[in-house]
Amino acid sequence: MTKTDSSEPPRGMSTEERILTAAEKEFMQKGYAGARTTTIAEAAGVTHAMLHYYFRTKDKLFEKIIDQKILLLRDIILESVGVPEMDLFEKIRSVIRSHLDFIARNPDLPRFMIGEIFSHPDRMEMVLRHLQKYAPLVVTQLQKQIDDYAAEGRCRRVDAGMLLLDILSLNVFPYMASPMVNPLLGCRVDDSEFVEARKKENVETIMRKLLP
Amino acid sequence: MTKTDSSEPPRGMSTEERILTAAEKEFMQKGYAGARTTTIAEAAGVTHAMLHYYFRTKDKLFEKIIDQKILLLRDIILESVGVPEMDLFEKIRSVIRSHLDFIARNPDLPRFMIGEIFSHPDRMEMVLRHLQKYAPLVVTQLQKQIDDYAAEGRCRRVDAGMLLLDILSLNVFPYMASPMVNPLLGCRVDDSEFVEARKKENVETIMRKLLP
DNA sequence: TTTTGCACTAACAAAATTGTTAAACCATAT
DNA sequence: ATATGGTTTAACAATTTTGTTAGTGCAAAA
Repeated sequence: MTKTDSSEPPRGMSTEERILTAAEKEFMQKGYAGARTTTIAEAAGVTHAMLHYYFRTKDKLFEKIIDQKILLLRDIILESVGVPEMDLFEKIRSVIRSHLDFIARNPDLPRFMIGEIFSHPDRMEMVLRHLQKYAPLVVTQLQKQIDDYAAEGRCRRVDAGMLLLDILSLNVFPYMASPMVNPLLGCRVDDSEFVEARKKENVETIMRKLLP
Repeated sequence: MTKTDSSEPPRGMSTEERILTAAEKEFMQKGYAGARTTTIAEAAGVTHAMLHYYFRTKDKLFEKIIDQKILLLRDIILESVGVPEMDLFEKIRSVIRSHLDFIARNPDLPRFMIGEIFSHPDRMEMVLRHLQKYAPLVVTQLQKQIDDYAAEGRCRRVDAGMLLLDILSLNVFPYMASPMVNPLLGCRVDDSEFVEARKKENVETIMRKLLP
């Protein structure tokens, strides 16, 4: 076998990429304040001087990671807009499913973002700006469609913001709180079975709230 | 007016209490890694040597704060057990309401706990132990009552763990993610109006899920 | 009054963490 | 061959953060 330790620096990548990969892992797990540049360098298999050579400072390296994550956020928000002419119920089903898939693929993104925004709001202002740029679009568009359906008696007239908040909460929270949730449920939230079960559960919950 | 700056050390408290108060605020906001003992001492209006005089190390001081928070967690879990003979629907309504009040009174407790457990699981093991000690009781007891009601056709046979996870998610997430949620809803989640609106909303959501 | 013990201060020390620099290395172009 | 320029290393420096200590002040007990 090829000697592949779990704590081995990744292969087939440039030094810069390896530092970025290691930095992402460290920042995600421990946050900016808890992350150590030396630890990142070790995980990448380089001396910590290399980290400064490529990225100057811890701050600049951190910003590179944040930039990646902002793109993820933008994508998942825009994806949830969907095609405007799609049936409301079908759209909601699809949003819940794809959003939950996204969360399952990025289980520690929400906790990281929220933690950093609280502990260091000024450094995270661009994240908030992106949210404020794209999110209201989704809300107003959904509210309009809900009102249309409600006028025809096909659904209840619920508040779109609250409904989206419900979806977000039901999807995200189990992953943010997984160390506390796993013992509660007696199963691991990062199993693919849980993702599917939770999809069904949340679609059901939201649909029952929406139907007359 | 009495000269009362917002960044003034609290009055009418012993030095030890002032340090504890300042430490709680700092740890809650920035987490263990981001908190600075010097900043805590300044906020308490003492030299940082005093902090070490009373609490020896940053770790020991942190543990004191955690101990307080564990008591809070135990209380809120046990409170949610309620009286066994209470009507299922009434009990759920009451659990949602009192839990949401608790969260509104301790809006940054969940984010703090979860963040610390992720970034430093070993230091937080007592928290997890307390959860594993008290939580299963709540789940099995609720499941039994749900099954009883379902047998009489008074409610659907839903999974108690999932239902509790739903309640937890709907109640907690908006507060954990308040900096991102406030712009989305166009209102502040720490308004007392929001708490009441959210209570109504979540009771409705859960009841619709539970009813046949 | 003297002593004793606790609270406190200021200065210092130690450790951890981030950041810098001079020189070595190495591939490629001239 | 030699020069060039980006990469890497090892050692060092600066800063930040935590922890210590010797000594001062003060109030209550002996």
